[in-house]
Amino acid sequence: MREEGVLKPASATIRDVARHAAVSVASVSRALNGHSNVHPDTRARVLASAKSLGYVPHAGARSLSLARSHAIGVVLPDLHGEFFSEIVRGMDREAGAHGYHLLLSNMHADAELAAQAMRSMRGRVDGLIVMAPQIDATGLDEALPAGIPTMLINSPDSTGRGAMRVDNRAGIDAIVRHLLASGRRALVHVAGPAGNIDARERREGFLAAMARHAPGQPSRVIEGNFREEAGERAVATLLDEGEAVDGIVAANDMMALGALQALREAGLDVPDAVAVTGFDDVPLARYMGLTTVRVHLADMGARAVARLIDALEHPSDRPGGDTEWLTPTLVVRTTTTERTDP
Amino acid sequence: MREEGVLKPASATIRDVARHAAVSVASVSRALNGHSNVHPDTRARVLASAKSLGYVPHAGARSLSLARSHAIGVVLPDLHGEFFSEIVRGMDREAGAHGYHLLLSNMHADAELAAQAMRSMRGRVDGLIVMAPQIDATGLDEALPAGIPTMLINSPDSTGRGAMRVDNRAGIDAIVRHLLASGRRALVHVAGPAGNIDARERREGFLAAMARHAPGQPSRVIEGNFREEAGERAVATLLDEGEAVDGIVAANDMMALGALQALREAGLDVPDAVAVTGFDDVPLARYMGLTTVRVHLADMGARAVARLIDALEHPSDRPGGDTEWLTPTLVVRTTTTERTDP
DNA sequence: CCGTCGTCTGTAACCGGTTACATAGACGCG
DNA sequence: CGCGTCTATGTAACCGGTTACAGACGACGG
Repeated sequence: MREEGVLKPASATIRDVARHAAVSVASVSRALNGHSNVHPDTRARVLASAKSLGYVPHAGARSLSLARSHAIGVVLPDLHGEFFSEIVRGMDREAGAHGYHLLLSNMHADAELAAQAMRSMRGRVDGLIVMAPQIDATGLDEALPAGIPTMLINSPDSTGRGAMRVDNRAGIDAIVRHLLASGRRALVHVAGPAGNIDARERREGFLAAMARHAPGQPSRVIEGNFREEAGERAVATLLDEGEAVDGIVAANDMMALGALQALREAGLDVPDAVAVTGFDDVPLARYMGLTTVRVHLADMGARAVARLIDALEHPSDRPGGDTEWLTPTLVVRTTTTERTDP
Repeated sequence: MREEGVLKPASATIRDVARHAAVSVASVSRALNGHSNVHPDTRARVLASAKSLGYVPHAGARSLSLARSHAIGVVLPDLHGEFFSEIVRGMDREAGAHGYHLLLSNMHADAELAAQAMRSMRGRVDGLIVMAPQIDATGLDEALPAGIPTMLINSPDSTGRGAMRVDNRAGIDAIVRHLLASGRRALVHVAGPAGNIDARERREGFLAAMARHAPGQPSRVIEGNFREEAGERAVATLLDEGEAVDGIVAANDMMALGALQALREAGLDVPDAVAVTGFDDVPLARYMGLTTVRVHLADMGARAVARLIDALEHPSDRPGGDTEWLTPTLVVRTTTTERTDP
């Protein structure tokens, strides 16, 4: 039983406005949406009524009848700090500029949960941006809902979808060349988690770069998981084994920072004794003087949104199913070269 | 392995399922939503049809008829890096755990745009989380849509809304006491932007703490804007004037880091010559050894979501219009005390 | 054998917008 | 004066779900 002491501030509907302005709902709709075939007097009356009733259109109803929600679903893995914020911020900026909203849904490595998350977005988003580096190609294909425009970021290829990819091999190649050029020879790669596509490409890129630019040199890989502690553990392992190392190529910045800290705590000078490099160029890297390659995460997110919106608003164009590669740029800082005063 | 016979691009609706299973839409709806009054045979037939058609319920339509969207609108100012990601992550975690989505909308300092953003969420979210530290109380009251449950974060009070607030005065008080206890006397506060409620409270907190704990000491305030450069500029100003200073109390971490860098470039030792403190404890602060107060941003976001969802699902309870204060905790690092090996 | 009850199902009216189509006037013209 | 055109408006059918209500049917008790 509804016992409302005061009058309930239930939002006005378009029919309330129509009644108040003594016109039909069609005229209200036309007036509010700026259609041309509305008499100026009618439009004025409608606008006045809408304002006086505090009418705000019901976006849900609107998108149901238009089959257009002006929202973009974003499905990301459980990302850490800066990585997450940079990407989302780039997306948000671009989406906002085009009048779109972002509907977020995190997903935990599991492909089944990812599929679940994507399904639950049917009917509330116009398109999807999916980042699933840890899911294999067939798993991804099964999880992706059909019939909704989708952009993939750093995920396995899926036929017919647009994609944004970081050129991991080129990035690692630049790192390796830089280290070799500065005289380092005994390089070790601290890899990312198995099953992650970026981690895999960086590992392969490392081995390929070594084979190409320093044939004959041994190239070692230590397993990691993209987390800071993995970098520390990798250094501990190397020290335990007493192996000669003068360069550590981490698969991402956080592991590089872990390694950096462990090296310094062990009394080894960076970069004199050992050089350290990362990957991604999170903001933290600049503060810590970490040499790395810059990915421009925000731009990648923004670009993904821009392409998706373009595909949404010009469906006539080709399906946009191509992959755009972003080439990361080398950023040399003090973990590989002496500080030179600016 | 499934054969792709006829490729049906348009998604199936509940009526398609009903036709396929030779039942009414009502039965399909009941079967899929687990109502009890459905014959087991019917339910099985419906589920089979739904699966074979690849049916996924249309969330938009569903929320229209249920007047429930299971989405929470999030309106944030244009936040920087870690601050943004920490809060959003906390919210996302909590929302996901309760089966809610987050609908993001950035807003640029302008109150009018904020109002716009909130209005555009009518009908697609069940509740709103708003963080508007830069809008004054009356502006906020006008912008907030009526009739939708709202939680405020670090915003001016608005009657009848729940709120989460950081106890800025307590945080600054702890900082000031810590500095005074370590023998510093000539403290300077680098303030945040005018109009920002957190900035204002921290400034007032600084003056109050100085008056209380070090009466007679001069207490100076330099204007800033929460950005790194403002910290650098503040130091430049102090050096120009040749004023004696042994402690800089920045209104947030980024300005503290800017000041830290400027001091070191000027050849002044931190903490020996000058101590530096921040506010927020962004992850970066730990790496830079910055003494600060920790706000637990993620927890604040999560708590805001939890309270909002609670209010949504138990509307019978009291309107939840009270303010929850989070007391930040002092984190002492090397910018105020000598490094002692851990 | 009939009335009652409980279980299962279908019809149709919502939710709050948009818009195709029909229609009513106003106007111009032969 | 009759007819075609054009403009402004209203009616009602959507969009894709949920659910109140009513009806069909079988079981059960009297």
